[in-house]
Amino acid sequence: MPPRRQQTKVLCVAEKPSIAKAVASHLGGGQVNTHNTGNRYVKNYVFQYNFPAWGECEVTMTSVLGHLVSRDFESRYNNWRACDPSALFEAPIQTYIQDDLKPIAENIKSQARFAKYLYIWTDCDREGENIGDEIRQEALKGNASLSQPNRIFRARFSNIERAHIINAACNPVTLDDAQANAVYSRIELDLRIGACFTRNLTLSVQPLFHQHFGNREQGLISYGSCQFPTLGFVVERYLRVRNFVPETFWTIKVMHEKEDIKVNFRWARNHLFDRMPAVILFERCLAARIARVTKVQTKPTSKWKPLPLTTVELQKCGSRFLYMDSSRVMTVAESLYTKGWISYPRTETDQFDGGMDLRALVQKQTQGGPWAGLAQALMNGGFSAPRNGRNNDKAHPPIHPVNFVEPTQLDAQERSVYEFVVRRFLACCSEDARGSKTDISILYGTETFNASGLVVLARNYLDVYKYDRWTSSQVLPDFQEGEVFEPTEARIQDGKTSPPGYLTEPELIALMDANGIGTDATMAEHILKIKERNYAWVQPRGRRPQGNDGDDEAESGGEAPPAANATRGRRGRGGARGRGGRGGGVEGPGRGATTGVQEFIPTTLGVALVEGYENMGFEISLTKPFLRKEMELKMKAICDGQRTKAEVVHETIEQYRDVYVRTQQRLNVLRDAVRKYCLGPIEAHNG
DNA sequence: GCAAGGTC
Repeated sequence: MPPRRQQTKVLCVAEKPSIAKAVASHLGGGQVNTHNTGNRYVKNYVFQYNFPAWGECEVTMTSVLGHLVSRDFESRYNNWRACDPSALFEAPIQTYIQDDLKPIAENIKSQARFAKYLYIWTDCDREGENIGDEIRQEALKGNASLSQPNRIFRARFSNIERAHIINAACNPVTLDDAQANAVYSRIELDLRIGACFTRNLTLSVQPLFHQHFGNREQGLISYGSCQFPTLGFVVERYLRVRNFVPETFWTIKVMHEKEDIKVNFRWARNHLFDRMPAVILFERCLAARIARVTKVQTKPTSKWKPLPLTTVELQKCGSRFLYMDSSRVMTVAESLYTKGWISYPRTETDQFDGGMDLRALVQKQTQGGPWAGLAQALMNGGFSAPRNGRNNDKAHPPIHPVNFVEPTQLDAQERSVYEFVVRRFLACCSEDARGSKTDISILYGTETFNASGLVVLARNYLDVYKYDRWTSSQVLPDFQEGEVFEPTEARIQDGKTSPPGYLTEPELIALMDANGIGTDATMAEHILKIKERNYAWVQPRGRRPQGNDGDDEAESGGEAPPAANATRGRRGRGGARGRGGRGGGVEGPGRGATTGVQEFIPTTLGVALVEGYENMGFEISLTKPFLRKEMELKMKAICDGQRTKAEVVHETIEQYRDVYVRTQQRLNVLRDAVRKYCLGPIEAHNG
């Protein structure tokens, strides 16, 4: 081979090693040299690639491990008592690179030295844009000439399919500074506000515990823009359960037996809370004696297959079906991901990209596992394109299996998460379940009553997705429109409304998701945090009211709940035991006094914090999700170029400074709440 | 001893 001219060098940097490896293997075409770096996870991949804009280049593909740069206050602010916490609103912030990440920064600097182009391959979301900016700054330290125009680009990609990656490689775009700045403002605000309120809360509330309990420990009492609203959801539901007052209602039950089948009709009014009108309507029914069939309608119905799997959905399903809490599910999913069995587990996307070869992924699942035959059936013509959800983060595809692994090679938890991911994916590629639904309405006196029946005709996706239930109900006897009959039984019945259950983890995740609290990657951490901080604890949800059946004593014995008398002195009836009926999930295998679902109970401290802040009467509550939502809107405004980072940071800090000042003025409200809930009656401490 | 966001 003739000696080459000095080749153009391109440095590519991804957000994580898995992307660097995947991109290198697609672009390098089997001719990739791998080199170690100073970090055990990060490798450099060297190969040739012919970029349309730059010609044949020598490419070094490497990565960071998420954010490279850390931020904290200067060390003179480390001592909590050396300054007022509010000084943190304006204290200088220093940036630095953590020791374990220094080799990664060094690698970028040295690799940038001889590069003509820097090509950034971070995830295509706001954080990715920001991480891209961190990478750019590091590369510039190693090679200032990269600051010339048209030297730094980023790739736009949302999955690591070969064709998609090659397309991205050939169509570089520029980094979006606005998005990067939105994240810089979030980082600064979270740090200043979180640190300031945490110190203030700890320094002003912790001493109460120490005075009261002597040396008994009460750790850090923290505030964060995500953890506090998370706690707020838990407390809100708890108080709703505790303050629940059952109401008596009346309903009319109608039953008719025909062809040896007993059909129960539901009252169209469902129930009334006043007895008199219910009785009057019931008497009209009796007076009429005869009921007339007003509608008989049989029509096809279907149960839709599930949407492609997002992180939030994985966490919810983990709680419901797999007996794992959200942080456990994520840990297991990450291990399956790093082993190469499933795709990246942190995604908001519930749409598969048109370019993905889904059939090839289904084919891999025909190799084994209890679902092999069902996967084969999809290959034999059963395949149906997945539904599209509404979310696309443009950074990652939905969670799906990327390779087949014998379930026996996995530990128990990995096996159940892997099985779930596979079954969910195969369900997405199956047909909806089909059935036939019959609705019957009757007019009895002045009242309408309804009955319906379902016949499942084709289970389709349900065969592989064992987590969903859809079963034929009792077959209805033949009724004709216009037919009249005298109901076999009609009676008026009273009942009581029942309280909602305590918040379950799937419900909590859904609330956080709907309110923009945390990201797919961090929701589980916030939930863990409110447990670690002793703001809330969990117990398995009982399926039946307590004391029933008594075959599962062990379930309630494990945990020592903190002082349970949090509602001392509150009005409302006792008896509000957690039983909600909602969010039920699948029956446990074979037995079951409890579902796998955990429910969240705030501790006395958790209730006190929420109530204390609520009682201060600010129009914007720190425990409600609005502030976080507002921050989200401001970040959007920065991304859209409508506002600057400096404006947003300044305005938000002033807003919180105001809250802080008023918190200080009304500190006794907070302390009183803590005394009331955590330290016994308020009278005991009146000095 | 603080937050939330990346990632391993």
